[in-house]
Amino acid sequence: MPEPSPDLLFKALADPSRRALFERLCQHGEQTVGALTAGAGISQPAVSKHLGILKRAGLVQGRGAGRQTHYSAQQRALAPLVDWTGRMNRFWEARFDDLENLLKRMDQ
Amino acid sequence: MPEPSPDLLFKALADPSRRALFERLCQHGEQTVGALTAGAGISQPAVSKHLGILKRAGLVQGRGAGRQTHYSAQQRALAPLVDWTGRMNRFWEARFDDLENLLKRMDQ
DNA sequence: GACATTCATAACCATCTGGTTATGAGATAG
DNA sequence: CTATCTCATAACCAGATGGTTATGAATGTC
Repeated sequence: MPEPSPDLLFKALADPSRRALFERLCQHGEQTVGALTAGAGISQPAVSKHLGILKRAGLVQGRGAGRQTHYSAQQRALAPLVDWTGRMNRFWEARFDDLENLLKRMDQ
Repeated sequence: MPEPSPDLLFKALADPSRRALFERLCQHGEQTVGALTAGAGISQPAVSKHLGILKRAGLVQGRGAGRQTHYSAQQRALAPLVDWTGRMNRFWEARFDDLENLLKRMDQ
């Protein structure tokens, strides 16, 4: 399974219902579709569709057990997001350093 | 200026064109709308609309100067995103600790 | 075997979204 | 003053998105 594109990640997390599902799985661990539907405020098919999207983004994993499917969070999948924010900050710091150097040079 | 909701943040970053604009501003600092449009592959009005959305999410700031507007990144706005990922990971670690504790207790 | 439960998929629909072109307001140049 | 340049906004459109109900496949229960 190749690392899913960051675009899928951002898109998956852009929807509040999906974030709520993911948060819940992060907090309370493995849950069946039924359990997730109970607290979601949307229909079971909607939940299934959201779980499908989270899965394609690598954020979630499904384990079939009898007639129910247990889903769990895969927080490793958040790594690209952390990398990205880190990269943005490093860009900024780099520019800040440049400014600092410039000022130092101007000081002389 | 109240901290914009995390939902606006996620939504703003969900679009590749907007991420590209933000990344560019992070890397190369302040840019005019014209300069941004040049490398964006979309029309100027599209760029303006995206900048508007980034602005409402707090990710970007516009400085009017004559007939052009200079935009710059506000990477502080990424803080809620970092917080969120951190929170998800802490949830996970907490559950991991619980499991560890359980195993320890079972050992006795 | 007959029935019930759990989930995924299909079909559908209203709304949102990301793009376009057209236009206009404000600033600068001649 | 007129013409030009830069950007924002309006109006519009095709396609994506998030929800719904209906259905069916697989599993478990009696």
